[in-house]
Amino acid sequence: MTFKAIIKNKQNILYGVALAALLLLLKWLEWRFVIIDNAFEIYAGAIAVVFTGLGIWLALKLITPKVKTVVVEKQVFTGPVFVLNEAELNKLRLSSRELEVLQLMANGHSNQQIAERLFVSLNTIKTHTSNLFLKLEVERRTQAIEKAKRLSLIP
Amino acid sequence: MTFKAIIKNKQNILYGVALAALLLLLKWLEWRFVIIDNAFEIYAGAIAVVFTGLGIWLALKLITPKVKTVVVEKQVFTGPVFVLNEAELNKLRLSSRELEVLQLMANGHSNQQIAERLFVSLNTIKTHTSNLFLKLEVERRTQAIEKAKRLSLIP
DNA sequence: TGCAAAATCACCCAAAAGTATGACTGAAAA
DNA sequence: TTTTCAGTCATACTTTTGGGTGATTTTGCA
Repeated sequence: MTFKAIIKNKQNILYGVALAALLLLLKWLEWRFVIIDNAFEIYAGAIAVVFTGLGIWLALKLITPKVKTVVVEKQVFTGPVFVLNEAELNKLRLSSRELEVLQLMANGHSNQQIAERLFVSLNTIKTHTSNLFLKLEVERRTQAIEKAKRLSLIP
Repeated sequence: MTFKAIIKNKQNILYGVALAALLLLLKWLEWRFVIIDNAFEIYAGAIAVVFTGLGIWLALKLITPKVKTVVVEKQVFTGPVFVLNEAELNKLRLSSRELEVLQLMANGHSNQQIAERLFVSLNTIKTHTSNLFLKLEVERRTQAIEKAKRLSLIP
């Protein structure tokens, strides 16, 4: 039995000590009053009272509390951390270039501006957007943006 | 409470019983060797044990159970709640009709569709969008949507 | 090394979006 | 009462977008 175990049984050891103390008290009382012979009944009564008290005290001390679990719902606002929905991205078979165009589109750029930024011709961007609309099953860039956001393809 | 609590305190009660048994053994030994002379002590010991038991029993029977309340926080992840940025809305002096058009625009509707939904002519919607772009200082609906979302004018 | 997918570009046409300007009404404010 | 303003609508015009088709070049991968 290590120190830990001693600590664990601290309570029980305490009860033992308490009982021992009471017994000593009993002995002492015996010594003091045994002389008076007919004090026996009083003595017995005192023992009864004291030990009843001890029993009650013991019981109260030893009852393990009933655990009542209260679940409190705590609202946690998910931060605006964007996680790209790669599953959907693969399902729709969007190419990287198309996704790039989609992002710029969502940022409010015109096809011409996107073309300039990506150093390609306007017609190329038009092709990309057309394919994008086909894959996303929409017919306007605003719809594409709305759907892409909904599917977490863009922030 | 009774039986359950007893089971719960099995260990402690066992300690008590063991102690009592030891006492009895002690008394018995005493009795065996000192015979009737010390009959009183046996009697006192018996009283002590019995009344201790009585006390325990009383306490277990009559005391209302201790309840320990454990509060567990449960994290509930809620999507970000949209709060319209009325300050910005007033600052930009957007009319209610314009905001309405803006919302439908952000949902991917064409001007024609917005006109039909609001029971007005296409030209009216064009006027609204034009004013909207002036007030938002943009020149495309995609930019308007982007800016409006950024300013929390629309979800 | 060769093929499929991706990326690039062109052209045409139609639809939608956007610009500019002006006008009318009704309600509310000055 | 006059002014202001939101809301409505129209016409005319330009720009952008989107659909359809076809073609060439790159490129990643088996």
